[in-house]
Amino acid sequence: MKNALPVTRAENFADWYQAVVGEADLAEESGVRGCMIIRPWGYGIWQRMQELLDRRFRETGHENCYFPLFIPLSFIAKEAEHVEGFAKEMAVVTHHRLKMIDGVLQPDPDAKLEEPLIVRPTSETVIGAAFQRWIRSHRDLPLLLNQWANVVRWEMRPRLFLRTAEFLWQEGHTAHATAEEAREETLRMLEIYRSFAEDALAMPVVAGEKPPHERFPGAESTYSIEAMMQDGKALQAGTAHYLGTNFARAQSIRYQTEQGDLAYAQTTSWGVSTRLVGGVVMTHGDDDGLRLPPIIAPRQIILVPILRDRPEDSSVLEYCDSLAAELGASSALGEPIRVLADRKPGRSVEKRWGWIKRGVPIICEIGARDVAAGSVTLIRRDRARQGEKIDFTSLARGEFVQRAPALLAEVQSALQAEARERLRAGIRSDLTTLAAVEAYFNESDDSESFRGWAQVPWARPEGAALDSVERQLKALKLTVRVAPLEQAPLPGERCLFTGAPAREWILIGRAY
RNA sequence: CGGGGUGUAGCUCAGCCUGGUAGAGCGUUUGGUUCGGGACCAAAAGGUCGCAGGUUCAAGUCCUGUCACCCCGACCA
Repeated sequence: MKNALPVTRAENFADWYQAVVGEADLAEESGVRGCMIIRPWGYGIWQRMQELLDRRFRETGHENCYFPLFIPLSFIAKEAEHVEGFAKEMAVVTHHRLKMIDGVLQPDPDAKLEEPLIVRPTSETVIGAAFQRWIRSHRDLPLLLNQWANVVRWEMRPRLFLRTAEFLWQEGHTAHATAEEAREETLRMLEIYRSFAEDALAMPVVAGEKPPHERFPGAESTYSIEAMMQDGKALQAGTAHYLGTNFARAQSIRYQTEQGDLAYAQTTSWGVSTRLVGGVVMTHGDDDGLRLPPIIAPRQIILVPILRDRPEDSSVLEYCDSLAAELGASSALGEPIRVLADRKPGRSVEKRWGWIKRGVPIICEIGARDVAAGSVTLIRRDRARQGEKIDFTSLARGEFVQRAPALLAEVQSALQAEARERLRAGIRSDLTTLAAVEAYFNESDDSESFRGWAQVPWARPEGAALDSVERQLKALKLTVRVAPLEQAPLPGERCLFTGAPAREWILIGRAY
């Protein structure tokens, strides 16, 4: 079978991932370590995510704003755990001018900054400084902000979308009067991420809380949504942190209560990033490239005219244009259909494979025969092949226009169902001993074979006991993903690691 | 940041060990034949061999440094 990609998922999942990112025109290397060029198709997907999330943030009372890229070093230094967590991966600006010295353009020694600036790895500290000025009274609370921005973390091992030195994200920052309110906010945003991932990205996730050693630096509680990729590895797809008063204390974010006392504000932060694009690739991609859920596809339907340098070409193009206009006037999944007649020069077969690789949900080929018969020939990307051959369907034009919204909805739910089944089947709850866990994750040396997650009983060890668990997990290249919010019954189980009475179920697995 | 690998035409790569005229396939352009399920023939264009030094009569090839990417660790959205 000839696939559209040079490598299959089964052969080498990592190479396959890179092939999809490249062949689907999502992104490419920039020549700057860890920094990627996001191409229009990849950026279009991110913009769809932005539109949909932004709407949900505003519906829940948040306002957008923008804070600076540079943060004075002294700001970062305020929260001890925060510094420790991020110190190793920060880009630092030390000069404000270049100078030609001995024929080499370099930072001007006379232009050294009094105080170095760091490029934000996240904005808790700058936003906190503003909160300190803006929050005086209980009447100023809650303060619900979000910003869409780029951040920089000097990662050691970058991978396009999954771990880049610079990435795009949104970071929500809120301040509240009470811990209860702040915790509610944290879980509210986590639920927005969970439902967004599941409904819009068709990427089902498990929402839960991270164990202490996996917390965001400076957080009281860290929650995340975890998605299962097609190789069984976990991808942390979004996080929400309850910060307690840790940042408020470090930055003096205080307000006067109704009773007139001074109290520290309770803060939260939460974010998702362009990593989600990588998650969509690894959730839905197949050996012919990307498959996009219609809700986030920049184009949901592509019309490829089949032109033959003959007089009837013009009628084919007219047919495509009028069909595109007709489709664009109707709605699917609650929004106008995004359709494009691909009029660019080039061979139609090449165009078709290009759109298959880019993952467009419905690809139509319109030739003279369709024009004559008043029909449309289409490929549903979620099931593009029947056996080795492309699965073409022919519909009367009117029927196609009428059914297009339902078809798009079907593609969305088919991708979701497929991913949901993989997540369900990929979680083992029958590995009840450490030996069984070891056997499962170490079986054979074939690192490419699928290994999902294990759900195991957990006693919430701390201190030395937790350190010991970490070592055991690390030896198996495992990490604790989350303790799911939705817990199965736990009748008298003992912690898989410590043997102490279990307090909850956790998921462990390999991760990106 | 440690260990290993790679960097040569738009793309995928050969050539490097053993220094001596810059190569192939795909793509592109042109002409022709085909042509509704990844066509064929012919011709042409296309490269400061990642970058900077060094050794040499001569460097893609050997040496040193550096940048980027890939794999394995440590780190992480």
